[in-house]
Amino acid sequence: MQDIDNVGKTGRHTMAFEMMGHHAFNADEGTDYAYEGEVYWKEECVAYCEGFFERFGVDLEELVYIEYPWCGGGNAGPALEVIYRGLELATLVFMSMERDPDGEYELHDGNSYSLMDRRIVDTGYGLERWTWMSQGTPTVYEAIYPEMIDTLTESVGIEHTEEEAAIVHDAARLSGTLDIDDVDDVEAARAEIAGELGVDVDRLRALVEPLEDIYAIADHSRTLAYMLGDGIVPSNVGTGYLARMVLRRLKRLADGVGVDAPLDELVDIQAERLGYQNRDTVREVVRTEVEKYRETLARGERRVESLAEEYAREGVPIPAGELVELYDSHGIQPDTVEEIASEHGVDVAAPDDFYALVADRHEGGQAEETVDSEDERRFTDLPETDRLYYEDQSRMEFEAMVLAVIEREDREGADYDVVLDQTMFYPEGGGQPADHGTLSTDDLTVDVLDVQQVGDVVVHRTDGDPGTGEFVRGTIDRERRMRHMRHHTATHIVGHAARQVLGEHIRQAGAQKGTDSARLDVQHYESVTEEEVTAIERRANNLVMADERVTQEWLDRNEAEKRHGFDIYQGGIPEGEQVRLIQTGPDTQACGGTHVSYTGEVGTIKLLNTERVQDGVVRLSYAAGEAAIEAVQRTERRLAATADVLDVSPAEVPETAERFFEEWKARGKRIEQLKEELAQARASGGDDGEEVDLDGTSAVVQRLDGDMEQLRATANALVEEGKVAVVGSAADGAQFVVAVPDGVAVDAGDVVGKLARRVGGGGGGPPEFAQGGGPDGEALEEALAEAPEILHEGLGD
RNA sequence: GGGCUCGUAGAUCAGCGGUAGAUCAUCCCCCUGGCACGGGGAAGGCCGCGGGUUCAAAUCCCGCCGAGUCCA
Repeated sequence: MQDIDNVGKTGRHTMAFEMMGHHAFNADEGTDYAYEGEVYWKEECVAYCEGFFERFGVDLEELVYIEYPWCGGGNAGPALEVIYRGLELATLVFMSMERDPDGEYELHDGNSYSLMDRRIVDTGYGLERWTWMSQGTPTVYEAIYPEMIDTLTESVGIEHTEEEAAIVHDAARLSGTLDIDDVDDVEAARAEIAGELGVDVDRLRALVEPLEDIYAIADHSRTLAYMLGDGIVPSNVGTGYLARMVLRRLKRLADGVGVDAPLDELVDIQAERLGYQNRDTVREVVRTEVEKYRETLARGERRVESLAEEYAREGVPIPAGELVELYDSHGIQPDTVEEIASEHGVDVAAPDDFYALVADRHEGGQAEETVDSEDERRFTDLPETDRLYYEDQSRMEFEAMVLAVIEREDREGADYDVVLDQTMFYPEGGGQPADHGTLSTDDLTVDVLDVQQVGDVVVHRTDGDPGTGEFVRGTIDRERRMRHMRHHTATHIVGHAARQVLGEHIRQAGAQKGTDSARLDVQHYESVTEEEVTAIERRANNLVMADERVTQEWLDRNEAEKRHGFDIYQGGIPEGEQVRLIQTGPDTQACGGTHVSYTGEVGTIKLLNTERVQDGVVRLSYAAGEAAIEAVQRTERRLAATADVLDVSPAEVPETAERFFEEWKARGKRIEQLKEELAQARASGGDDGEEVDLDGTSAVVQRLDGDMEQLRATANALVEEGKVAVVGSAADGAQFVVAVPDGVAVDAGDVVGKLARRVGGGGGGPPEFAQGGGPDGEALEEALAEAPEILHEGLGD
């Protein structure tokens, strides 16, 4: 991905590539590996490699080998880069060492390694480059998707004379050997090529640049086809984010050179070429994303425009800080800002280290992870616990021997870790909570409060010590376990139903099965509609009613993948050579959880809620079996309670609620009006208000016990009459409003402040209108009595 | 997984502790033979939801919900 800027320019960089390779496993004699002896090693490998090249008609004299020490993934060894005419065509890695803290060889990655008794040859070839080399086209792009390039050049309307075509061809050939790291290098390289061809640099640029963009467009399209075809959903996190970035870059490039075909068509050309079956979904995803991008841009444009106008008024350039903010929070590229700003005649202070400034905003906040390996060590000496819950998932009782009991002081309630030789208790894992239950000897019974898996050992956390060496009878809390099993099987069913309704791209992004409900996060590119929820619920329950068998089967990993594909790993990729496959009717998944035997046992599935947990991920919450019944009953009770309050039947609740809400709003408005009228009546009637003369202006000090709104209205009405208003209320503590007409030299904020202090509060506001108050309602009269004096003081200043 | 931004009238947004606003759209009136424009007016707001701070919260703080964006 770091070469993304090179795509299209050098003629050889592609964003996605297909890696070919072959391996040989050599094992020293006397080891007990399946393979023993040497298959082939360095010399033979190079010989095979050259034979391979020869078949392509390569002049072996032009092959260059560069040997270097390689390390990665915990292994190391010598490696050869095979280069033909400046192009790296293959890498041959010879792994002979493994990471070992006590190893005698220290390599350049800072780790120590020691020799292994296996030696592995691992070769790799980029398919695209071989295709290119064998085709002899000017660039790799014309070799791997020629019709796409043709479509694009035609769409953009590029036509070359023979002479021009020759220049482009030669330039492409030369640039293929370049490794360009930044923009300066591109220009330097271009000058070099122009010199070599005897062509003016500007002319070369004019000829080549549109083509470079076309190559990039074709390649970005292909990358997107790979990503979306493989089921990646654009999002603001993870690989989904990469997909979004590629798409937006593609959109900018396509608009830049004026490709008239819509993006989903470009991606579809590549998706078809790559043989994807889910092309309709891919197109839909692209269209949705393009629309989102368009909205983001429109939003950004408005934002930049108002910003540009603001800085235009001040006559200063837009500062770098604003640029960083625009990019980081709103996704607006600096060049977009410059473009819009220049239309408003504003400069932009674009810093050279722009992306460094962005990075600065992201530093820190790195969450550190504390690994508690102490637990692990405590149990490593114990033998693997035999897991009975896989043998018969419906059995809830078993007998076992206590192998070890470790007292814990750091946990409240669960004071002992008990390890048995075998157990029926399911430890927390795969999104399924731990079983609860009891362990009993003849003398005592202890509660199992939690069960965890530590390495190969199942640890039961209990509130008592059953005694090491004792035989115990274990009893699982049946109700709890059954709920988990129903929810677990329901999860497979809902996932399958969601796939049928929403599309083949649906992948599990996480799941949690609880006692009262369960949830499944799936990757999806838009919110799930109500209709889709209904459809998923119906399909899920159809599968429940079909009462299909739920079977488990242990299969060799390779065999399982061959038979069912990689989609079995919805819940993550398990360890070990054997995988446990759970077949739920038409759905097959690798899963370590406990399940019911027939889908009918799930009882019923009720979808409770859907939410967008993040962009590109939708969370489905649901309940199964008795939990589903309980959930429905809860909802019904709420509806019944609501209907009861409204005094109507449940069926009438929606329209009644709407009517009430409308009426409530209308009444609020009417009250507002009446208050206004009341205030005016009071002000003009002058009831119980004390009128004070203030150097020719009259001021009214009045008490009326109402809310703030009434005070304001009354004060405003008095000001209309040209009077200074001081209005007080003791309805809720003590509150004041002071309003002053234009041209009267009284500071309302000041007056309110002084009044409010007398009731133990504060207040303030602009000079012509202020409000305030305090908790001491008793002191209101006293404060109002002092108002005339305060007003005079104010005038005196 | 982490950071940042935004939720205010039907739409786009301003206000960022002290009386909820602008523009467009809507409706009415005026201008004109009619339309575009122009002029005048009206209607339209749980200021996303819930807590907290404060005399006072659209505004500050916390939580939730929703939208967006950048980085790994």
